[in-house]
Amino acid sequence: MAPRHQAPRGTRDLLPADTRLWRWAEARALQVLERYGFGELRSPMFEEYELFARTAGESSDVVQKEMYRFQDLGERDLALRPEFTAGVMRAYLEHGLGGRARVHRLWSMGPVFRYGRPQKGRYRQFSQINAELVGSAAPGADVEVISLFVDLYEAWGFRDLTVLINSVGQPASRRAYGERLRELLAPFAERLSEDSRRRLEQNPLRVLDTKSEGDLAVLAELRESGAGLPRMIDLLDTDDRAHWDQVLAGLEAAGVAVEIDHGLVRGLDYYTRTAFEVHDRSLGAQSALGGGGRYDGLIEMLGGPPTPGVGFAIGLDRALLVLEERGTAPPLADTVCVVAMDSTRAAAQALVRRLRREFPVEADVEARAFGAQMKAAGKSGARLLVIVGEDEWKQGVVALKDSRTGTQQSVAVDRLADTLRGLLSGQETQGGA
RNA sequence: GUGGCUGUAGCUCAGUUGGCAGAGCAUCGGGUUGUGGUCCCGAGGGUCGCGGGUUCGAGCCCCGUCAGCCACCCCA
Repeated sequence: MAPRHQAPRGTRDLLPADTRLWRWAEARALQVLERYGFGELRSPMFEEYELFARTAGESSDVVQKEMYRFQDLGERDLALRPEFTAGVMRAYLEHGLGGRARVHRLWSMGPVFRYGRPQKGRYRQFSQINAELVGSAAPGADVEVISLFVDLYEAWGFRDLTVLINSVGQPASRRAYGERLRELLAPFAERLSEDSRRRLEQNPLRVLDTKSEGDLAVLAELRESGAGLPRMIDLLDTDDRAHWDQVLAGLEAAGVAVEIDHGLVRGLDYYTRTAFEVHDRSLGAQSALGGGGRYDGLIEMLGGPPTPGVGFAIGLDRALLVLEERGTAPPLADTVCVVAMDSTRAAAQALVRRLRREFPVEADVEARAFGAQMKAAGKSGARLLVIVGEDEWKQGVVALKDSRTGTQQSVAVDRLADTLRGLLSGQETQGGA
């Protein structure tokens, strides 16, 4: 066939077989978000390029090589959103939400875009669920958000997820920590991998995240040595340290299990204090399912009043990849298939339309032979078959057959809806709950 | 952005040293024009990802390109 066009690199189509699971997952997530009192904020899929460049940090990978940047016909410098937070905060300021209430709980869902080399679980257009709790610096806000984060995964059937958590402090203490690392690692530069030598220059904290055996050996050696290898939380100021302790205590009180990861670093510049992530091994190299943290300086960076915030992003594509591998599938509603004959086709059409006010009904549209319709009904998996036979129709009845048992009964046409209702009751709630 | 592997029917995949493009599943038709899923018979469906080169001859060899995948970078 060789189609003339194919979906652009890193994008994909979700067919009905896929979207069924997506809609289920989205519906479940929405319920959890509502229970936590979050309201939906929809912001544009593109914003001024400058908004993302400023908030993410000029040196971040997102800005340097992953942004879909373009000029529109009015020569505006724009970019498709690579994440939600910047746009949500822009909207927060633009509409003066800070003046209407002190704390806002906002969620968003939709596509985000990053230009990178695609592979499984990594797409150039992908979907995120984003949540932000804006206006509170209290440790309880962090606990609330992390708790929501975990509950969303649990609503999808994830169990025993390990949330990795760390504190990245304030930008100033982070810089100081970076300097310290740089000093300590400088003597070992020869032995570090090329990547880590580059990280040492650009973002020393990332060296701690290395996957190279050699690098890990160097780090272990350093840790054993007299100088030791300081941890980020050792360099936190008093307030940050107190916040960290209270977040951990709060999570324990709430029954949210976390694992401290001193090497955890988040990619964007605006993070402060709490940072957290969740991974799933089955995804291979693209194991990050979601992550978030606190960003107390962000709103000021955008020209607003000092406003603390904490939030996260969940990658839907990756989460659903895991669910698919596990064979998670929302139940299909039982359907009714109406089978007609040449002489009853017109009557059946009206019947089908009437039944569809209430039930999922399949019916042949190709005026196929009775036998072919029965065959199709069998393959479709319809639970109930309504057979509109010529003789029965004249008597005002149809044959109702249960495809599971093969048993068949005669039902008066004006009693059909009631009968179906009795047999199919409770179906509607199955898909969504 | 770096390195590597792979593209054959809707899907999963065979295809010999270069010699007429195949199977299973799926689809459609018939056996069965008033009772399906099983079974039997049959049919349709391919510019072998795309473009170029080598050759009497290319699915197979060479170059390019597009796409997917794997590992990095980074992240969701």
